[in-house]
Amino acid sequence: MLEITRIRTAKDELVEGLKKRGVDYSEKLDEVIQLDEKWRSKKAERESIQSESNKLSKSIGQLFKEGKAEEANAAKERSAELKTQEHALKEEVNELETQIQHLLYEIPNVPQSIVPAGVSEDDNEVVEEHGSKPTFSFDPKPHWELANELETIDFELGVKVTGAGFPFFTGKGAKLQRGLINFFLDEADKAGYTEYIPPLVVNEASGIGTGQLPDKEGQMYHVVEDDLYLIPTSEVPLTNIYRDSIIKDEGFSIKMTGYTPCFRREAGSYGKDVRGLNRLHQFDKVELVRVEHPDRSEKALEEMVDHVKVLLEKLELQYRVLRLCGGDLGFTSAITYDFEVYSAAQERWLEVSSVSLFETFQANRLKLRFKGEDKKTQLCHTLNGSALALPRIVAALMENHQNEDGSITIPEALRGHVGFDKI
RNA sequence: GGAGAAAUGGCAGAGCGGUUGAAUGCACCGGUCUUGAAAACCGGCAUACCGAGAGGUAUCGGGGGUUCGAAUCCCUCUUUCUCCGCCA
Repeated sequence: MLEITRIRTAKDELVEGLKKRGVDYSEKLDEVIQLDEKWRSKKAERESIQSESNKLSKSIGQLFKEGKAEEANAAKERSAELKTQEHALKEEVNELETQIQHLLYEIPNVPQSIVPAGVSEDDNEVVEEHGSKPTFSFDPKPHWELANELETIDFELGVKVTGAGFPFFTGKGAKLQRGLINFFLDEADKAGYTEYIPPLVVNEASGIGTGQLPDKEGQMYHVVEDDLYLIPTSEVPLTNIYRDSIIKDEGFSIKMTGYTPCFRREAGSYGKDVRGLNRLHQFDKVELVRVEHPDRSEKALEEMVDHVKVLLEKLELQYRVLRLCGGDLGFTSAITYDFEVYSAAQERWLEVSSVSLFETFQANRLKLRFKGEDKKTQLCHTLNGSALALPRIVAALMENHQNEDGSITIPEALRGHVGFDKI
């Protein structure tokens, strides 16, 4: 959610920035400004009536004490009048607040200046490509075939027990999952992130805090009976730890990590995009979440990008880094770097990580602030990034490290964690 | 799931219809004293919003109500604790 003071003071700049998303928000922002003006004047009006009413009440108390019942009763009548007025104004003010709130929920974050304009993924900017695509002396098989032959992942069993998009991992396939999770968590630990095991379901307030709600509830599984949501990423519970809080220390830097399964409804997906492990309703992910001082958030973003690069290099995977264009940028993000690994058999790039800086956009909704030297409270910056999402990593590992005899070689760095060097 | 009790500032804890945004203690910050520290004493110390400012308004778990006036009374929701039941 954009800060209203920012909209008031720098509207043109925001409109310009938002154009990179391919949408003109000037009318919406104007509407916000107009409603906000009205809101402030109504609020002032209401408060002056409240003020008068408060004073009157005090004097009534005084009059009764002094035994001046008649005067007191006259004041009571006046007080009742004020009350009627105050009630009407209260409703107007509340109505305006709701309207403003709804409008603000519809306005996405403003892309940073280096974010390219664009409307689709074709406009994303490749900022780095690492390694060369693997070559084979034989026809590499897609991971779903390998998984079937090696009995590491059972998609059909998942369909039977739950439905499409909920595979079983078995034997060495399951151990590989466990090893990867440990590997990622250990790397995060070494980089100074505190590990959390958060709840896998969250309440509505948390969904709003990180921007999944309102309007994007289609992405999440909703437990209607208890009004709770299955998390689509551990970003939600981790970031919401700091909802409604004020950090006292000026030099803070909060670094959290957590492994969780993630649940996504992903309505409307089809075809090769959802084949095998490419897109699941339930998948495992290790996430990094940071809360930073605005002056240090850029550096934090760089650190996170570097962290992900190292992971992919240790896994001996070819990857590229994309700076997402305005149109492809998430609603809450100011800048996002996507990491894609090359899948040798599918001959396509698969997204395995997304590292984003939200600036104050989430913090504003979360009411996540810090108190600086000057005693002023101001909004923190939040960041997060996957490090990493498992399924596509597994797909790439299987496809890119497959051997002619149908086996798969486990990268050196992972062997200690999975306990074997081949599948 | 059943029965009770409770929710007040960073913490502890008063207040139970009228100058109470809230006593008191601890913690914290500033000062006096001291060679320095401790102690003692003095002062300060919640959050949000509106306002150029003076100042105003709101907030005693959340929401609603009664009343001229609510931290105090009523309703409701949430949470916590105790007891009983069930259970990994």
